[in-house]
Amino acid sequence: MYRTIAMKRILMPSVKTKITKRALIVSEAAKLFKEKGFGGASMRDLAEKVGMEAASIYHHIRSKEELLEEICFGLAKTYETQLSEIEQQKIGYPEKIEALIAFHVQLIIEDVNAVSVLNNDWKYLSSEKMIDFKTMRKDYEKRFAALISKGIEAGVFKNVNVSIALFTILSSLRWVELWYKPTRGVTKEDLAKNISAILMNGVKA
Amino acid sequence: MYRTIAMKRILMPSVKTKITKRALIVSEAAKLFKEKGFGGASMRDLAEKVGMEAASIYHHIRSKEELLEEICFGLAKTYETQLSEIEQQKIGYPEKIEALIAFHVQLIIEDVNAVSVLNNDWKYLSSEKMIDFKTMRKDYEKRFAALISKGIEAGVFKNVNVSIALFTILSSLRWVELWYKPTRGVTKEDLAKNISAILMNGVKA
DNA sequence: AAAACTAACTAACGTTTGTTAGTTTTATAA
DNA sequence: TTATAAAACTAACAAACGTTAGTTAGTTTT
Repeated sequence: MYRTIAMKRILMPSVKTKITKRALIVSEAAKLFKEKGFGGASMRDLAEKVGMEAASIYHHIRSKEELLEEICFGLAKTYETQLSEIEQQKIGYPEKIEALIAFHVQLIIEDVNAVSVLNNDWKYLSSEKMIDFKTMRKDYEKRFAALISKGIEAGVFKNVNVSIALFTILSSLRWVELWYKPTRGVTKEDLAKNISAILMNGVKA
Repeated sequence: MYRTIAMKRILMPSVKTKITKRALIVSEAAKLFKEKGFGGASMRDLAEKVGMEAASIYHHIRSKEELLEEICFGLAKTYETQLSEIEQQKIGYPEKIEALIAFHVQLIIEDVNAVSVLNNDWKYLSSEKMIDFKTMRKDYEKRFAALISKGIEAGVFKNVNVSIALFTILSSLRWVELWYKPTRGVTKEDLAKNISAILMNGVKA
């Protein structure tokens, strides 16, 4: 007991350093993958960004693909967690959709690199991991769609085609990633509000 | 004079063959780029698809990038032409937007490979060509935005944020490419109509 | 003080990449 | 049938790729 704690205290610094370095590598990898795509980003590029040789990176990670997996599945987990929470909240369906829209926008602004990788580079996952990824995504979409369906049944949404509505909403959100620049002078709250307004009420006068 | 015509007639068949083969290469390249991305698709992959050796492809094209350019700029031209026509039509602004939506949907269904390459692989263009591409795209977006702005001024659209409305519409359309499958049992007309309905009137009851 | 561990390095591996050069086959015209 | 041009081939290139091996210096544990 006593010994365990003591060991932890002593080991802390080196362990902490390792974790930090690894996190730096993952973070820079996300930035690089976003810029050049998974295939276009080389380990030597990445090495330069983190200030070491390409081979040295393998002291911290197992493979290039492990980086991709960590980015994709880490973020997927975040999406799932937040969806679960919103599902449980006792608010109306329009408010649930609006909350999801706000969450998506916030996530993009907070971690645009990871979101970009999740959106664009998941197809470079190994076929095993890709199956897992697609399963998670399909699950997410189904639960999102269910919120729309229930809203229609409850009479708070028009009788739209659920699939098309779902993909219209998700698509609109996906591309905040490409479009958003802090310099544009739009806060994330404004952005979420405007997107919600268009999707909820349309553009027609 | 006489000689020129004679030569043309004689050369025709072989020229035609060349054009056809080249078109096949470009078409298969689009399919391959969509599947694996520009970086992930090798010339040897492409060669196999068109039934020849990789080196032989260079009898028909100058470089791999030339394929990318042909796909991107060819389609960009199509978009521009159609936008020009719709701009000139004497219909209301909502109808113009709806016409553009229908056009985007149709183009995706007709030539999903090229649209996918245009959407995802333009960033692998050489920096020179990329500038041209971005200029064309910006021009397209500006003219699309102008239709929304004028609609607002005319009082047929709500006073929405034009940029956000524009990117919401374009985003929704971009992802038809990823989503649409003929097997889903939705005609392109239905699809365009449903998307238009949501963007024009929203989902809220 | 010895042993073990950490984190970096250099060098090199075997592949794959886009592309070029030179040669052979195929198709067409005279 | 023969000359010619087109379209394919084989072989090879240099560069870049992800990754492994072996080593070194510095730190921590025994």
